[in-house]
Amino acid sequence: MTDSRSQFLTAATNCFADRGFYGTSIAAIVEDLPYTKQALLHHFGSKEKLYAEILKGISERLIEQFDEVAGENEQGDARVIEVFIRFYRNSIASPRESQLLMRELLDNTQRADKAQQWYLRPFLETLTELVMQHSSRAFADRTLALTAIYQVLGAISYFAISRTTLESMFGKNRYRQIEAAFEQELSGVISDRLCKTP
Amino acid sequence: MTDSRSQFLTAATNCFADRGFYGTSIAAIVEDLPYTKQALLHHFGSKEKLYAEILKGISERLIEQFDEVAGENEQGDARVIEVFIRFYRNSIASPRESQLLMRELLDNTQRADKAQQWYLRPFLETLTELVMQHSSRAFADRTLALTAIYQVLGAISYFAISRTTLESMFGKNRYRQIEAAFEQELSGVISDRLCKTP
DNA sequence: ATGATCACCTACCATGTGGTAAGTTGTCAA
DNA sequence: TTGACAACTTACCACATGGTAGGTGATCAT
Repeated sequence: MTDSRSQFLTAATNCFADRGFYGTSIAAIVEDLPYTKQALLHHFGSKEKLYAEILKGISERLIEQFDEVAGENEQGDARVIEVFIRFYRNSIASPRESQLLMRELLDNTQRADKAQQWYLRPFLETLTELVMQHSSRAFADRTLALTAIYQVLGAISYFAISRTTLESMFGKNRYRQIEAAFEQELSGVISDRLCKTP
Repeated sequence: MTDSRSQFLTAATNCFADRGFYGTSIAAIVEDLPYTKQALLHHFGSKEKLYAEILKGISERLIEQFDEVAGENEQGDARVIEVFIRFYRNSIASPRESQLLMRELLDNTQRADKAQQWYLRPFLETLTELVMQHSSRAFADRTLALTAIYQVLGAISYFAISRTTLESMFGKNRYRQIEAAFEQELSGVISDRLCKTP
């Protein structure tokens, strides 16, 4: 029933992540599916709307995950660390989504004038709230909290989209080491930036 | 003489940064130039080769900048900090190039099997060398140094491509504050990650 | 003067693009 | 039994795509 729909979504996510919105044709999306491109158009109306639906899904899952941690009612720095480490693990586990989000950030740049909202805005604001409330680092204001958060977000996202490149540079084994070391190092950044007053 | 050539390069850099390789047509590149697309093809042979030339240029300028710092023969942590802060300022000053590099990292993902080299590889290896030699943090091996470097590179690059989005989210004034605070915060990350043994 | 090369042009083309129009088939409530 | 709707299909289409072919005029060494 919704089976074909989710097939379209999965295939489209992969394509958009690999080649971006403009680089992906609807013909390419359905290439390995047992449907024609008109079937896709039937479900989603247009390529644009399909793309929007995918982004909305990712954005919702991010917030969801955030709420999960909130439910575990850890407090203080531990909660902050938990949220960011989860985001990291999720980013690594779903590289396609990370790629897509990064591409969206890039594409959003030029659509910004069209009063287009950024999909990650709610997530970013939720994070700021979290850090302001729970971190033991006394942030003077939200601006400062945001910059600290942005360092961590950047480190995570950049690494998440680099996997294939790093693997082909260093080989799978060495990449595994890098990935292991990275989480350690990331924990350092998180606790330095978000749990300590410098 | 080489005037038209550089016009093509500038226009193409902007287009590729804005919409990516696949999203940019050679017709779009020449749209505001007093030449036809065949003139472009005449100079660069193909869209692919034009793109390659742009990337090569950026890559060379990066290394160049690195050598500049080397010439000032600062030593130790000061030199490490100088290199990364310069990379940051350069990334902020040339957002188009930052966008292009990020897109290339994303696109490179799927060409990786084609034995395609990553444009940033030399830069990354130069950085690793620098940190291993000059940082006061005693890195056990290059893998560890690389992960630390990658945190910083990620923070910088992500922020550099976020400008328009952040500006439209928070307004120009608030963005200025964020940018000012960011460099401060970045210095913290650099010195924590690359100049201290945790 | 000539021939080569450069920088650029117009004309053209096969293929791919997102999307419309108009069916067909199956399901299922009234 | 009918009629509405969902889930597709084939047949199209206007336009954009990267690139080729084959020129023109200017420059310039021989």
